[in-house]
Formats: sequence, structure tokens, C-alpha cells
Amino acid sequence: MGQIDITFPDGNVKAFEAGITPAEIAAGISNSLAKKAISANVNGAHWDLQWPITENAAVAINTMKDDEPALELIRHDLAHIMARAVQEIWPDVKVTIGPVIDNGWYYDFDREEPFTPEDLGQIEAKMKEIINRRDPVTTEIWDRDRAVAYYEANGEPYKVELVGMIPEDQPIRMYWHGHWQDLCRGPHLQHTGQVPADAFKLMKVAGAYWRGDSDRPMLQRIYGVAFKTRQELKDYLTFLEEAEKRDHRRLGREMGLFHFEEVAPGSVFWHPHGWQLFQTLIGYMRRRQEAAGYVEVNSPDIMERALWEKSGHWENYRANMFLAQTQDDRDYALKPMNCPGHMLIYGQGVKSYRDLPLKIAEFGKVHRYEPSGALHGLLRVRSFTQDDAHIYCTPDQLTEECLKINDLILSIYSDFGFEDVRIKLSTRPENRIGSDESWDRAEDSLRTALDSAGHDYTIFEGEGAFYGPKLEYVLRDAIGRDWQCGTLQVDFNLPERFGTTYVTQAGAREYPVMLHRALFGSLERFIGILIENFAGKLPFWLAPRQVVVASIVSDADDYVYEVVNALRERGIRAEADIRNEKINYKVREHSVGKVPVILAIGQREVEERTVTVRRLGEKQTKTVTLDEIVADLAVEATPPDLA
RNA sequence: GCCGCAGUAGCUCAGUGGUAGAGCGCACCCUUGGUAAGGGUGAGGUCGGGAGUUCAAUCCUCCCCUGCGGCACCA
Repeated sequence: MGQIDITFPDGNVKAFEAGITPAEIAAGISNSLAKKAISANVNGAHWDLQWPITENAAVAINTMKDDEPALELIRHDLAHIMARAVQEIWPDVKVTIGPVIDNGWYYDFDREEPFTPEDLGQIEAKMKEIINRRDPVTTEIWDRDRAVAYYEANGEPYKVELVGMIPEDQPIRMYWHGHWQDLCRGPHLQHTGQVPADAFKLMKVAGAYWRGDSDRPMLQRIYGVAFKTRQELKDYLTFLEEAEKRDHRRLGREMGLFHFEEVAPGSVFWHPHGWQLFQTLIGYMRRRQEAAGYVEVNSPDIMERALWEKSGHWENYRANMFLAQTQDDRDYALKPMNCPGHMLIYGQGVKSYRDLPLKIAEFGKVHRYEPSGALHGLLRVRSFTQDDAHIYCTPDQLTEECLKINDLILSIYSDFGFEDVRIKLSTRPENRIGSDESWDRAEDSLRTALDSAGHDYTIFEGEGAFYGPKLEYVLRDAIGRDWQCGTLQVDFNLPERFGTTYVTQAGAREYPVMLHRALFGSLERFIGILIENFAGKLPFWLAPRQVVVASIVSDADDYVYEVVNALRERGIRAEADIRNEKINYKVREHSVGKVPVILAIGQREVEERTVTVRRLGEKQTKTVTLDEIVADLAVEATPPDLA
């Protein structure tokens, strides 16, 4: 073998025999580095210490100080160690795949018996045992037939299938953790003892389809989380607890916003305070849309089958629709979308190119028979209110209209404090209507709009709606979670299906292009997101209960009402609390209820015509005059678009 | 829809093959108290629904419904 040049991170270049491994290079540098090494970066690729380097390369040796490779390797090795532990305890369990995911890993198993929480404890103990054995991790490349024969002999059908999926030009790589072996592309650590034994935890077991396909067998997936240190693990578990405290289902109850019932799974019963918030959002959106040139309409909730056949929903969406049959045997459906209704409104009278773009908006309540397992609080429901609109325009206007919507969405999210927004572009799905040419045009126009707005986006092939491609707006909340909200879809199909046209300048009849868009997406979901993002502490203008005026002594009752009335006159949502309770009690109760401002009134305030202000989350109180607080809160209560 | 777990008072939960308990909340009484739960008394439950086993089921078995965690699907 010849010589190769290895370039080190400090710029030094050194010649080695071709085929040298990073482990050998590390050993040549120092004994301690050889021990501490976990992997290497070779020309940017994450490289196992055992893999030979055969050409000139830039090489960096990684240790546990390098977060990214360290976490990747810890989690990946733990996946193997867990699978090994499971097979040591239950030798007949079949193994499948076990990738690294955010904060940890999972591994899917095929086993008759379900894993129990007690099993997880047993597995975890076995894993620690394996780590303490400090088993060497070794790798070799196998012949394809040998790998298949091996897995067939060992009763591992899933592995046989995985071997078959590896492209012909790629090696079949095996990894050994001691005596236990798994098909794996690597890289891995030097030995199991490099995994921190006190910084991982098995979290839960759940069902998962083999290869993510609902037609294939259901496996059992065990999830684990892992970090470099015990402290990081603890921090992560604390983070999960914090996230749980933000759960909108729990806060919704504590704040008295809404509830659900068994008789209406996935449908919200809005309580007065929740409905107040709902209406505040609609009021805001109504103003924004009106300013952007939209007109608002309302279309029927139940329409006959013939309409849904015409729109294509009967063919493509019926499984998700609530159907209604009348005594005289007529088929109706509750609308799952507003677009067909808007088509009929557009279709009234003759439209001219002068009428375009026509922007028809509706706060329409749609019903979708979502799979039972998908339901989740406000975030996934079966009946929800969209801030929906359809924009009819000429092909020439298309890109500009997309851009305007993009601007509007981002401006609106910003008003709620969401500045970090990602965009997903979903292209034509298998189940679809319309010609390939119209799909080409539709997808192109979305791309063009995004490109000219200079906004990054990710493409999701085959994820579009059945009538057109779509953009989806995903916003990141205060603790880094992503939520899908708004959507923008281009549709060349519905106007043709409904035969709706406009008269061009030249007097011809042409089909308009149609844009479907929702900015909040669903009011229900958006409210759920707001609650979680703000942990219930909504901005003052959104808070359904803005001010509670609480008496400290009953002699203050009259003045309490005077304060409440003064606030209400300025449109502030204020209520009195003159119950026979101590101020401590009232403060606690309204704090739990997430009321942003509590005004306490005792003898002193009555005499001085002041109020003592306590803001949610602040221990400090402040006494100001009645006039002052009314003026201040009136400013705070102003929605951002009117400020 | 699929896998697993769960469903007992308004909420959070304990409990038992012989028809149930706590704390909070609620009602009433005492207390007028200065910023996250003052004290007392009391009311309140078809133990998710249906069938079965049993002398007897809230408890055991089966079916269904709903919820929770994932998967699949989606705003």
C-alpha cells in the first residue's frame, strides 16, 4: 500500500500508510487520546475509529468533549445495548431497527407479550450491566448471502428484510458489542464502557408499525433518552415536567376555558372565558383581513352529496366526512372544507377580470371524522373553525397574491410574538385530481413566490392536498416546540370542476386560479398553541379575564364596583371579587386562573381613591390612582393592529 | 384505525368479591383578614356503558365507549 497525507485540524500534514485507522492515528499521538477517542471526522464524514482511511484526508479525532458526535454515538450505542439487553432477557424477541432521535433513541421489537413498565426497569438494569462489562465494539463487513443466511438461521426475519434493502453497491456492515451482533452502518464507540451509565433513561413503550406502514405488523417500540452527564439528563426531565405544566388541556380547565364530553369526542364545549378568547381572535383577524381587502361570507354547514361529488370530496375525502341521511333517503354531508360553498358564492352572477382578485373569507366551522387515535385536546379535533379564505385571481396575479398572503401570515404571527416560522412546501400526492400540467404550474407558482420573498422552505414530496400543492407554516414556540398553523394552497382544479369563470379583458371566459388559505389555521388549534406557548399567561389584550378587582375588607365593596365600572367603560374585561375570603386566598385563586392583573382594594385605597396593582407572576405590588390604572390598562388592552 | 395503559365525588387520587374513602372545590356558619390556600359544620358517588361468572361484582371475564402515550393520518 502507498502513502497518504492526513491533514490535522491544526493544519499539520503527516504521511501515513494507506489503510491506517483513526484509532491508530490517535494512538500515535498519545495514549490518553487513544483512550479518550470516540470517533473521527474524516473529510467531514463521521468515521468509526476502526475504519481504514485509504486516501488523503482531513482528519479530526473526536472525544466526549465534541458534543455532536458524542451524543450521536452514546445514543446509537445505547440502542444496540438496549436491544442486546432485551435479547439477553428474552432470547426469542426479534429485533428490527433502532435509530437515534432527538434527545435519545428508540428500538423496535417484535414480541408476543407486551413490555411492561417493570420490564423497562429490568432492561435498564441489564443495560447498565452491559455498560459495566466494557465489551469491545468491533465491526466487519459481510458478504450479503452470509448475512441473509445468518439472520435466517437466527430467526430474525426483519433483519433479513433489512439486508435486502441495502443497495447493491453498499457494504453489509456488522457490529459486535461483545458477543451480541447487529446489522448497522455505524459508527460506534470503542467499547460499551464509554457510554455514561447514569445519563440515560428508558421512557416509554409504544406501538409502531414495521417500517412505518399501517399495513404491516405492529411492533413494540421502546424509547430512551440519553445525555453525556447525569445532570443533563436531570435537566431534560425537568424540561419535560415544565412542558407538562403548559399542557393546554390542563390549563384550559384551570382557566375555565373549555371542556370535552364523551358524547362528542373531538368537539369543544367552549365556556364563556374560552369563547371570549375565541372571539377576540376572530375580531383581530377580521380587522386584518378587511384591511387586506377581503370580504366575509357564510356558507351552509350541511350540503347534499351532489355538491361533494362535484368538488371531488365524495371521491377523495369521504372517509373523513360526517355523513347525514334524512328520512327521505337523501345523502348530505357536513362540510369538511369551505371551498365548495365559496365556489357557489363565486358562481353567482358573471365575474369580470375587474372583480379579481376576489378574496372571500369565512370563519367556517368544518367537521372532519378524524381517526380516533389522532384526537388531542384542541390541537386535533373533529370540528373546528378555520379562518378560511379563497382568493380568485388571474394567472398573472397568482404569484403576487401568494406573496401578499405570505407577508400577511408572517405579520400576524409576529403580532402574537412568533418570529421563528418555517415553511413546508408539499407537492402532488398520489390521490389527486387535475392534470400534471396544472400541478406543474401550481407548484411552480408557490416556489416562485417563496423564492422572491427570500424565505427558506423545505419540500415534502407527495404531501399536498388532493386538489393542489400547499405551503404549511410551522411556528416555533417559547420552549422550542414546532406547531403547524397556517396553510396556503394553489388550486387550478376546482374552478374547472364547477365551471366557474371570469370574463377577460378580451371578452373571453376563462377559469380563475384559486388560492385556499388559512392563517391561524384552526382557531381551536391556534388557541391551544397560544395557551402552551404562554403557559396560560396570555398577553393582556388576549386574556379573557383581564382584571379582577378584589376587596380586602367588606367596607371596600362599593369602591370595588366603582373601579370595575371605570375599567369596563374603557372596554376592559374586569370583574369584582368581594367574596368573604382573605386576600391571600383571592390572589392565589386568580393567579392559578392566570388573570393578568389583580387590583386589591382595602381601607387605604378607598380613602385615597387608589388601587394596589398585582401583576401575574410578580411578587411586587404597586399602588396607583384609579385614573392612572384605567389609562394604563386601556393602552395595554389595545390589540397590536390598533396600537 | 393499530399497539399498550387507564376510567372511583366537580378536580387530583386511595381502596375492597359482601353496594366506598381522603385532600381540594362546593353550601352554610364563625372570621373583616394587606398579596399564592383562616377555622368549623355539611351536602355530594348508577365506582364509564352493556353482558357474563358468582349466593353476592366497583373489584374477576368478554364486548363497547372515552381518555392518555406512541404509530399511522392531519389544520
